[in-house]
Amino acid sequence: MTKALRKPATKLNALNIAHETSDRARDKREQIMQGALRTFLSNGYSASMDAIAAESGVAKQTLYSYFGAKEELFSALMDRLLEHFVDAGMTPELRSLPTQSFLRKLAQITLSQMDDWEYVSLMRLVIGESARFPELSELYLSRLVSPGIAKLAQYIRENDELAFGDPEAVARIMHGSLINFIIAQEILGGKHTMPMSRERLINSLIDVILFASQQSAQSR
Amino acid sequence: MTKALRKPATKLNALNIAHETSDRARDKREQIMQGALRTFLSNGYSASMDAIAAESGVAKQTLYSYFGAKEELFSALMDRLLEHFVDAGMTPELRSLPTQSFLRKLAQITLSQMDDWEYVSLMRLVIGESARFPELSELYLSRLVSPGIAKLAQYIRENDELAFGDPEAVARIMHGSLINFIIAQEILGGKHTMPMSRERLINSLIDVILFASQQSAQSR
DNA sequence: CCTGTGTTAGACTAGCCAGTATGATTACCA
DNA sequence: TGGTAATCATACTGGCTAGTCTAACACAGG
Repeated sequence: MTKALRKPATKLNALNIAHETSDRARDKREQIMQGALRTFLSNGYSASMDAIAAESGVAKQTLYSYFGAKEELFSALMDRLLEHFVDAGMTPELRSLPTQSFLRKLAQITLSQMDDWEYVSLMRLVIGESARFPELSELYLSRLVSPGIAKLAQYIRENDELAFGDPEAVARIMHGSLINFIIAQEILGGKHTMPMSRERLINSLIDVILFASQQSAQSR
Repeated sequence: MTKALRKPATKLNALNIAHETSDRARDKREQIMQGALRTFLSNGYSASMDAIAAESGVAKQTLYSYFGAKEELFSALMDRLLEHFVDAGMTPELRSLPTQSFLRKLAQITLSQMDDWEYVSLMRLVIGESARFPELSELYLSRLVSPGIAKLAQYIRENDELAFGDPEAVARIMHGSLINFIIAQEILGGKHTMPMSRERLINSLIDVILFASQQSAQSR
């Protein structure tokens, strides 16, 4: 991602020299990233640098003294944001719950991301810009999706109450149905036009998984 | 969608008068829509009218004589494209298959949309532009998603071999896990970074559903 | 052959955008 | 207090875009 500059730098910006990492510089940098984050998540990559400067409460030149180009700022931002969201769930205390409670809690945590405007906007951005920024999609998959599925698959594999021939695929089914619920309800506005409570989806998902597992176990 | 013009028309374009619906006019219109479709699906809504004119092999002025503004062209295009994709599956002959074959076939048809560049690009576009064009998302849900889920739910409800407390939610789980597979593998490039065959997903999905149903039936 | 309708290429306006330049103002540190 | 580096507001360059305009061209039917 970070190295994916499309255009060769035109000229050297005299002010674009590394700031000493003073407290002040760190604060400014943070201030810029906060504003840029809001602006990008609201308007997509097409957000203008003027708008970002205004939203950050900073002069445009200051933007360019911290980040040499728009794409550089965007990359740094996405890197950090993805880092921040890195796989919240699957804590040890969660793993120690009984199977059904574990699955319910995990599903609830996943769907609670619907309430996080930043997360929903990030998903929209990643999918929408996936043609222009394939590296961003890749980062998203490798940092968030892949580890999440892998951990769930491992849980399934190690849990005696869950017996499936292909834990990886079952993990994808569970994860996918939840993520798609977020996309449909929150991003595409389905919560208005085809509403359904989270609990209904979660209940059915747990029923399906637990029932299927018992059946699968019997047939061994 | 069609009425969602943001800016009041600036001035009347002298040439923008309804063409008589001659063969010639219909052909030109079709030619334009073909080119515009390719361009929008490749570059998103930010595709330029010059690019569309070039891709259509038509003068820019001709564009504006058939479609008064960019947004109008876009709307007409999306309307038609969604119409074209309207719920392919669930034919009578499909319904007459034994349950397992039906589910497998339905899943295969759904996932075969991964091979359709137009469909994949449309999904990316609908999600990516959902902030700018909420009417488009709404149209997408009401024309494609909602009917698909409703029909599947009804099938589940009417099929004696499938006993679920909440057919609607189960339909969403099935549909969602398939759609999200398309998004992850095809749009986000997961087929390269976290590959998995369609058959593996489909097999597990069918196992889960059928096993769960049997268990659910026993517990009644 | 002429006339009207549709189409064409290209120039043009007005506005937005990334990135640069400049000169004034501020905050910090010695 | 004086000097230096950061920040500020503002204006500019060059390029792109939606939409308009003009004048030339193609071709139909009378």
